[in-house]
Amino acid sequence: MQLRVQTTTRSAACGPPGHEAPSSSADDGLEAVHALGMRRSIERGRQIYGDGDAADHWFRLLSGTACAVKLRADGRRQITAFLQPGDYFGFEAAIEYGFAAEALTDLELIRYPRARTEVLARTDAGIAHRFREIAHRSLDAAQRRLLMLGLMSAPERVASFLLEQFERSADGQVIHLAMSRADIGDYLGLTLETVSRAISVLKRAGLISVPNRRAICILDRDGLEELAEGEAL
Amino acid sequence: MQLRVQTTTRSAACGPPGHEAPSSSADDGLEAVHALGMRRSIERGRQIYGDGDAADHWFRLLSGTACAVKLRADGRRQITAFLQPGDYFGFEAAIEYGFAAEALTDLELIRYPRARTEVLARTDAGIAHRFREIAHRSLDAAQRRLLMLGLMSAPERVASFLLEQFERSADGQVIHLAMSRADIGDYLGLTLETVSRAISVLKRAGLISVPNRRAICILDRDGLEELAEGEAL
DNA sequence: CGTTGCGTTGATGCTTGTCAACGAACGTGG
DNA sequence: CCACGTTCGTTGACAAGCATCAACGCAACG
Repeated sequence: MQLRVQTTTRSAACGPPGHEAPSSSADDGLEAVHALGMRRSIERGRQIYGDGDAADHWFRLLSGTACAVKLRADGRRQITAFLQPGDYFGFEAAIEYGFAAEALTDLELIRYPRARTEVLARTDAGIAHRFREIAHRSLDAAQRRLLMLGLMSAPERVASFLLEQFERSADGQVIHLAMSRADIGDYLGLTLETVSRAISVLKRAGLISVPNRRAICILDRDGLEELAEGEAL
Repeated sequence: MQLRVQTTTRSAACGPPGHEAPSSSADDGLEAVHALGMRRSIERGRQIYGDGDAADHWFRLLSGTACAVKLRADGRRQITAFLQPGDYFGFEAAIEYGFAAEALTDLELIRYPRARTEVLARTDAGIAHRFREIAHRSLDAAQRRLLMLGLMSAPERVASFLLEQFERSADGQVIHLAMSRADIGDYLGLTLETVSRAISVLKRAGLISVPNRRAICILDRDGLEELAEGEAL
């Protein structure tokens, strides 16, 4: 029997950082930075930047969904983050990007020139501070994912993933998935078949329902959380 | 047949951030910060801080080895980072620490009061910038570990771990391990038995030798790298 | 109305976890 | 200094979980 020390709702961020409202001119102390941003539209399936490209810019997603992805020589693929409106990315790269960013849907983003924003950050402590917050949030998210990949079983990972999506993009009780089962698998370190089976298990357990292939309805959120926290199924 | 695009030595950092020389008064732009630090000694096995403690301080390791560790309700354990001299840690926590830090050996560290260093960072853009570098390095390290846990097999992980240790703490060709097999397992998302078996495999393959239980000698570094990059064994 | 892509499900095998025994190193106390 | 117990690492036998291979169903699209 365990005391449940933290029943608090886990912090909403899960893609790299987060900022809830994707407004491009939030009064968040970054006005001088936002002034440097260029709005862009990217269509589904296209790369935003490639692994190894010169990291001249960093980005903020306005609408749509993207992912950060690393491809290995043998074809294995790891998605390190799903990105949603409000998320910053490409931020941690100093010289070259360490992975690619791809559009999972048509999307809009703002592109910031690194050199010029760096100049701002070097002279304006407020901006530097906000940038650091963003980096810390990304780090926090990455560490949560370490725990997921390091010590969760397949159903636990899927439950955890669904809760993550639920926190971030819930529309009532329904999650709309922008990504395929294969993408989810590459995110969770599983195969697409294992993801599919785990979803079926959750469905049979009455925790979720699956109205169609790209939507999932959360029926028992507490049940999902217990599963994700390791209280077994 | 694959072209080897990046034969460049991977960046040395692997624990959170990194700064090669563990001098406490490096002229790195942090003099005003270092002035706030309190030197401490911690003995082997003791906790530096606990999961959920108020994050009043952050730390820099001067000597010895520590680890950042998360314990789950069911007893499963994940080590998110091994910390070596020069590493900063406890940096990303805003209010509470998200995991514990433990001393694997007797060690010395410097403890910085968060509130006071935050004040400095808010007014001094140079310090804020250095802090951001530290956060970015931690993030970069965490993302490399995501790849490890997400898509490497057991022998690949162990090879990757040994190379990591080799980069950071090599003494000639020999690595001295401050941690047990169980700790390595908790770091790699494997059991101690699997770690032990993987080490035996590497030994039989002639890539390493194991003079004693806490030392490992790198015999074929390129072979280890090929294995870690997925060129099979 | 066929084609194509995606998701589901089943059968099977490999990798890793689990349980257990053994052995080597270390520390303690006689 | 040696006998002892304790801890840690290694190895083996077996089980479980997940990956792989393959077939099938369903929906979207031309």
